[in-house]
Order: sequence, then C-alpha cells, then structure tokens
Amino acid sequence: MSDIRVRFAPSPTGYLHIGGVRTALFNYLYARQQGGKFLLRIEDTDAKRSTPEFEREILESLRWLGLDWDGETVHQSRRLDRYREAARELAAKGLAYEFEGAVKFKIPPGPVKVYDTVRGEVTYDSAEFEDLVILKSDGYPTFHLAVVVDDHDMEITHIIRGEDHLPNTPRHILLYQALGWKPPKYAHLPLIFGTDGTPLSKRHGAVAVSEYRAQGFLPQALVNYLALLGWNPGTPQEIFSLPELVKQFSLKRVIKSNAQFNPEKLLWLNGQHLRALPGEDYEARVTEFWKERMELPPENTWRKLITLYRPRIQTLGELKEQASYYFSDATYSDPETVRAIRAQTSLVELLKQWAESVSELPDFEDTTPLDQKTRQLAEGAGLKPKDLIHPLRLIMTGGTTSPGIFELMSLLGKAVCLSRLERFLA
RNA sequence: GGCGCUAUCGUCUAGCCUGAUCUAGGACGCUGCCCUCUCAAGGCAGAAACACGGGUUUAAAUCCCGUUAGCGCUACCA
Repeated sequence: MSDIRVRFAPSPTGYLHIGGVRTALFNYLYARQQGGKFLLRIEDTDAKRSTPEFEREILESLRWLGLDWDGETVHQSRRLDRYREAARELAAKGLAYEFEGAVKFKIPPGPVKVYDTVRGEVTYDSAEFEDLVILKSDGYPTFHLAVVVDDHDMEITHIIRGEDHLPNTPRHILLYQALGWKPPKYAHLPLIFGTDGTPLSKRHGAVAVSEYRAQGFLPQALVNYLALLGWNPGTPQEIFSLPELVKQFSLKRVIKSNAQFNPEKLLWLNGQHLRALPGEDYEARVTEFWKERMELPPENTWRKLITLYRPRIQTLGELKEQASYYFSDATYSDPETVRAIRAQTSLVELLKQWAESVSELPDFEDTTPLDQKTRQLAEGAGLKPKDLIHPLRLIMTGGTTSPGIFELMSLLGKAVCLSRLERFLA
C-alpha cells in the first residue's frame, strides 16, 4: 500500500467522452498499479451547464468500463464555503483583491517552474499571466481555485490530466504557494483528436462512451484501445486486459505527442476481444445486449446464430444487420442474378430435385446429410458443389455472402428453407 | 499576436536519454496469395515513414541550433 492518491475530476456539463475516459483510465492504471487510491470528484461549479443527468451518465460509464473508484465522490458544489474561506484567506494576506464583485488572485511576478513527469521541466514567466479570477461574482469558485483547494484537501499526490491544462499549471502552482501548500506532481497527457486532426467532436462519429456501449463495443476493447493512445508497453503486445494494463502501465512510457483516434483499429480490437472471450462469456454478452433490443429467437437457434457470427462481427450491434435474412424474409436486391438463375432450366430442375431430396430428412439440425446430399446431387448433374451452393445461398439469404451454407440452412430450419426455395421458383 | 508543447509509414507506435547493431521494427488500414461453397476469421507476403536546413562527430532517426507545421493556453468554461 502506497500513499499515492490520484483523481479523475469530470465536469458534468456533458457525457463522458473518449478524451475523458483516457484521462480517467491513466489515473486508474497508475493508482491501481502503485497500490494507491483513485478518487472521483465532480467539478460542478459551472452552475448553469452542470446537470445531475450528465453526472449520472458519467458515473454509469465509468462503472461499465470497470474503472471503479475509491471512497466517496466529492462534489465541488457542496464545498462552496471552503473555497470562499480560501479566497478570504488570500485576500487577508493581501494576495487577492476584489474586482467587480469577483475576487482576483494577484499573480506574483517571476519565473515559475513546472516539473512534468512526461515532459520534464517547463518554465513560464508569470509576468505574462493576467490576475486570475478565483471567485466569481455569483460566489462560485472558478476552476483554478476549486482544483487547487480540492487537490490539497483530498491529499492528491499526482495530477494526471490532459495537456490542455499544462499552461494552467504554473498558475495553480502560484496558488499553492500563496496558500502555503505543497503542490502535487504533474503529468500531462497528449490530447486525442479526430481522424482529420481537429478536436474530437460529433462530426467524427461517436464520442460518448454510452454511444460505444450502445453500438455493442466491449468495455475491455475500449479500454485497451485508449490505453494504447499515448502509451505503449515497449513490447509488441497489442491485446491487453485491464489487469494486464494495471500491471504494465508506466507514466514513464507515456508519449508526448498528440494522437488521432482511429475507429478502425478500435473495431479490430473489439473483434479480437469478442473472439478472445470464453464461449459462455461471449454468449452472455451478446444475449444481454440483444435481449433488451428485440425478442430473442428460441434458445437453440439463438445459440447457432451467435456461434455462426462470432468470427464475423466486430461489434455486438452488427449481428442483426448481418443476419437480417434470418430475422425477415430474404430480399433479392440483385434482380439480374435472380433472373440468371431462373433462366437456367437445368439448374431450376436441379433445385427441384434438391428440394425433393432434402425433404426426406426429418429436419436440418444435422448439417452432415445436407452437405452429402447437396454435393452428390451437384456432382451427379456434372456440376461442382459450388454451382449449386451459390444459387442456394442467394435463394436463402437474398445475397452472396453468408456463413457456410449448411450451417445457415440448419439455422433457418427445414420449413423456412423449403418455402424460400419454393417461393423463389414459383 | 504572445507564451508553451509536439514533430518516425495514411493512422497508432518501437527505436532517441546511454550516436555505430536502423538497408528504421510492430500494429490497424490497404494490396496480393493461401485456406475455402461466398463472406468473415486465420495464415503468409507486399507497398508505405525518420518535416526541412544547418551544425557537432570517423559516424545522427538518435546530440545542438534554426526554420516550418500542428496543437494547446491566452474566459467571472472546466
């Protein structure tokens, strides 16, 4: 057990987004690895834009991701007196003054050195800073005061946050000094941008964690992907579980340059995690995801369906769309191919023979006899198996891509297959 | 504009501190091949980068300086 204490301090003025998660994750990883504490603080001093709904959404997203925090969640809105007290103290010492109903911190001149764990020493000249509003005229503290007071009171030892805060750090250090406190250590993380290099926004697609969840991403995939944005283990390993990340994480290997969010790699990683899941976990995940979105097929069929699609989907959400021919009748979107099949009288004849032949089977549960009969029939007609299989696929699914034809027919069942064929030939 | 941070394949990155092992490695994506009833999954192969210019040095992706570019901050937002 160490006495390292870090915190994630979101502001409930929006959903938990990709950038926020990455910050939360790195704090979490550092705390867990060092045997320290990972604390949560809600920065709701912007009374106009903060809402309880956003706060709930943020907490829910963190829980879903598995980034559990320690202790009670601190709310800045409940500590107003404490900030006013700090502001008064500063004013009493002559280090702050009133200005148009607000209180401003008088920036002392001189160089300020910031020791950043990932960037090294950065020096600022405080002569370039304007005096800082620390208490707004509505009596609420600004971010700067609240952050300093809270991090001190919560005994935060390491502040790990986005690089956008780097220029704020010298101001905060000045506040610490004015209040007679010792500043914590800092580590500023590179920022995450969209694929065009501009700040991540809705234009780039999903940015909220809840959206990824709704699309059927696995929390471990999102965590894995985000861990690799701005950090790497120095080994070729790409697939990580959260515990593995905790074990291997190091602030020293945090990258300094900004990164672009790459949705394709996330998709790939999600597929990897999906396939790495133990069978029963996979089944539980897909089922949990889909049972609240539609009425599930009978258990036996459902199991066939999700097994067939395990290597084919990248997200849980893709299942229904990819297997749409199961959920509704086959729709033949390419009339050319349909005509071509119907125009071949010998093929039509063969399809009829096929129907007759497989009708003898009690059901399509077992794919072996289906497979045998189909191949025998094709070869008997002097064709290759695929010459019969491809038309069958089109007839059964409406398209040209699907899982293996026999597994697929087993999934659909004898009755559906035969009626689709009959309807097609009619 | 000022101040600060950053700069290796399209993208994420290894290598940079401790210069020679780098004809620059891995991953996503892309292309081709294999597997194969199609599509995936899987396997194999390929194209693809040290921003530019000066130094220092026997030797620089690696050290120094400059330029350029990108980003951040410059709010009674956080």
